[in-house]
Amino acid sequence: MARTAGSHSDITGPRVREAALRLFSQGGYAAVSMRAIAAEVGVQAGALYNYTPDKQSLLFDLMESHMTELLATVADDPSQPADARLDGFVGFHIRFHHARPDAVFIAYMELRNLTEDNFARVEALRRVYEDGLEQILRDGVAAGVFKVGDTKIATLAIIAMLTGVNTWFRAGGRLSLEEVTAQYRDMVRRAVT
Amino acid sequence: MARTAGSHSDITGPRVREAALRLFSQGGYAAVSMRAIAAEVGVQAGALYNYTPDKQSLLFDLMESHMTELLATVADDPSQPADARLDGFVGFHIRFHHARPDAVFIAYMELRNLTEDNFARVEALRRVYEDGLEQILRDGVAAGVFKVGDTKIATLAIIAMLTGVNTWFRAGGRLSLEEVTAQYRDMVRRAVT
DNA sequence: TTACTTTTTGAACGTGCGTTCAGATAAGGT
DNA sequence: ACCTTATCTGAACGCACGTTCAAAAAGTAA
Repeated sequence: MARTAGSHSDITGPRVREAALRLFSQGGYAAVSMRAIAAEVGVQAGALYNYTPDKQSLLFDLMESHMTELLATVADDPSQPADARLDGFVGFHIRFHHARPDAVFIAYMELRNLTEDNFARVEALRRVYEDGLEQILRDGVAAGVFKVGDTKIATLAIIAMLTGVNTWFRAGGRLSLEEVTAQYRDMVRRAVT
Repeated sequence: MARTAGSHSDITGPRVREAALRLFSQGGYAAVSMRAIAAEVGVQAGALYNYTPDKQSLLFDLMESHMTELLATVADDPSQPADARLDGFVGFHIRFHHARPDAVFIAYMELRNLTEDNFARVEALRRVYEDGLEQILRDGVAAGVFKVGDTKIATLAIIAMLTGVNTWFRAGGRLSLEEVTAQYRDMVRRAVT
């Protein structure tokens, strides 16, 4: 079967998601109307309902696929030394988040606009990501390479610090992303060593 | 003159601000109606307009007074050694922000709901706060106590890290605020030393 | 009690919201 | 050329929004 008749679905569908991503990130979920998303796509509001059951699902899908992609992309090799793994994590986090500013912004700002169930699912994915970093810290502590009071606190502190890059870094500024990443690697390493 | 007749203004006024603070922080500026704020105060929506010209001003006033109070409270003694000043900053930031979770949340999440002018004014106040920390770092570098690639980056990294505490710390949990603060002091110190 | 002011009510205004759906349109498949 | 199905339009639904304002109520001063 696959593709049948009269179908722009595989063109419009992604465009709806892209428009929603951009507009939610710019104006906030509550302030963006379905009509505004439709206008961005070049379609009437009713047509959106071929692609999402409702506005809430649109938001949740954007968040969930962001988190899923994050987890699918992060790579960690536990056989490597912990300090190298930590360096890798810092570089990955900054690079991955820098490439998706809208999705990152939404994932942090629109949590409260999720229903209870949807919130729990996104939070669970976030926790998995955090656990990945915490494991690196734990292994480093066990190996005597790191010295950390509480690995959970250190995990949250590092992630907050790294994600903050997105709020101010702009390509073409005073420093390149590589330079910025190098300094963060340095600060993170020293903070836990 | 001062107080004259028929006045609950000095009772209702603060209550409007408190209700707006709590509701904006819980539901987001765009999602909270003037009627919801009025209901929280126990008054009809029209009465709010005795206390604010419009909803936007209500948001801006909350943010501006939060930032103003922040700047009025932060204390730094440049005659002290830089490492002690940095410790002081960390403790102050965590304590001050922990005491005002709603205002902090709004100040970070609702920036995009400010008009252009109001945004610029809040941003200017934030920059003053950042500059305070950066000066400590600069002085420490000049004194040879700190070693930092770029003091502006370190400033933003530290503030992001510290503000992150508000997103997860709850009194009565596994660790006390003092224990958490101690670890952050440690990590911050090591990150710049 | 009367006179005066401040504060609040309650209704109204125009507008835009999320969502639904019958009918029109356009794109294969045969 | 015809049929079938996917897609989209355009109007409608009930509801809630921010804000305004005349009239009512409540408080103080004399």
